[in-house]
Amino acid sequence: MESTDDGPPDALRRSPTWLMGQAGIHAQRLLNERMAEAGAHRWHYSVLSALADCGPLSQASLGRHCRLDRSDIAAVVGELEGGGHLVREPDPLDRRRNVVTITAEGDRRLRRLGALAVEAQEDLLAPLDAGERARLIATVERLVEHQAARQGSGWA
Amino acid sequence: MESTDDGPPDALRRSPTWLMGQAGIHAQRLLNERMAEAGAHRWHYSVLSALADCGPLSQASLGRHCRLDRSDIAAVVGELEGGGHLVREPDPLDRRRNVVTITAEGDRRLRRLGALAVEAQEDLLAPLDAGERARLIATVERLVEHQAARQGSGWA
DNA sequence: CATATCTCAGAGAGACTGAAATAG
DNA sequence: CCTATTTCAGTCACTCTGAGATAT
Repeated sequence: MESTDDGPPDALRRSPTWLMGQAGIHAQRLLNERMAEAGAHRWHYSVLSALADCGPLSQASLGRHCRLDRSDIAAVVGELEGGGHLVREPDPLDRRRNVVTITAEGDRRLRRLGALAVEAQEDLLAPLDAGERARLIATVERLVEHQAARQGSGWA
Repeated sequence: MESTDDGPPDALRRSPTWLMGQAGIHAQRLLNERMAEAGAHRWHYSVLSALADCGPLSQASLGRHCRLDRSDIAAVVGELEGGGHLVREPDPLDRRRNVVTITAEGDRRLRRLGALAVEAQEDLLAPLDAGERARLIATVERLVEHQAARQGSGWA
């Protein structure tokens, strides 16, 4: 082992874009690891969350809510449908669309995944006290909203 | 266009892991977009930063500093060598290793990429004032350090 | 013999594109 | 005619693994 030297150089440790990128990688890894304990993926959690919060949605709208590609939404919805966590039926008002609706079993699934997400969040935020967590989340939420608005156009 | 409904559901907007993941995606995208203006990639910026901060390093050590895989380091170092931004020579003290050293041209390159990184960081942090930026960076730095320590073992 | 480094080929996961079918 | 939705096949960029050669 030749490594007592590790650790990122100051230029990176002080670079907000690099730091946020690293933090994002860890966040997604921790979330996926927890979801995997239930045989799921963070995508499934996103889709079920959106359905529970917003009620029945088309797949295209689901993709916009979760910031997932139409193509990947089709796959995730197919898997959740196979597990009985949602139903997918043609929209009588606009027959191009599928109306996707969460089921009672999907609600149970969401509660399970939500509990795992809380564990992931505990791992991620472990070094912070309650006030620091609240400030961090509020700040990052503003960053994400700002970027989402800046993209706005240019999305699938 | 059927979308005035967009925007992430509350369960995701309040999920720290989801938020940090999204912020990380934006951070990496913004950084890569800026680097692309100079025909570079964030990897090149990381490697040159590590060399400038730490002095000559082996490729393995470079990988640990930048959190890049040995395999990708080989490619990036090869590209930077091709551009004359660094030299790669066998280490006389341990002939398994390549000693990688930044050149004067590499220093100029790093200054150029550093300026672009500042622009990316300005885009990312645009909604925040100076105090918020400092608090965010200090907090995220603690998260990243904590995760790096937790991984510690288990790294390439 | 066990471990570390470098290199390359390729696998794997993830995000996205293009085109067709269907419908407004 | 043009745009939106769903679906599928396939591409692309990124990360990581495995194996071999070399050296400690």
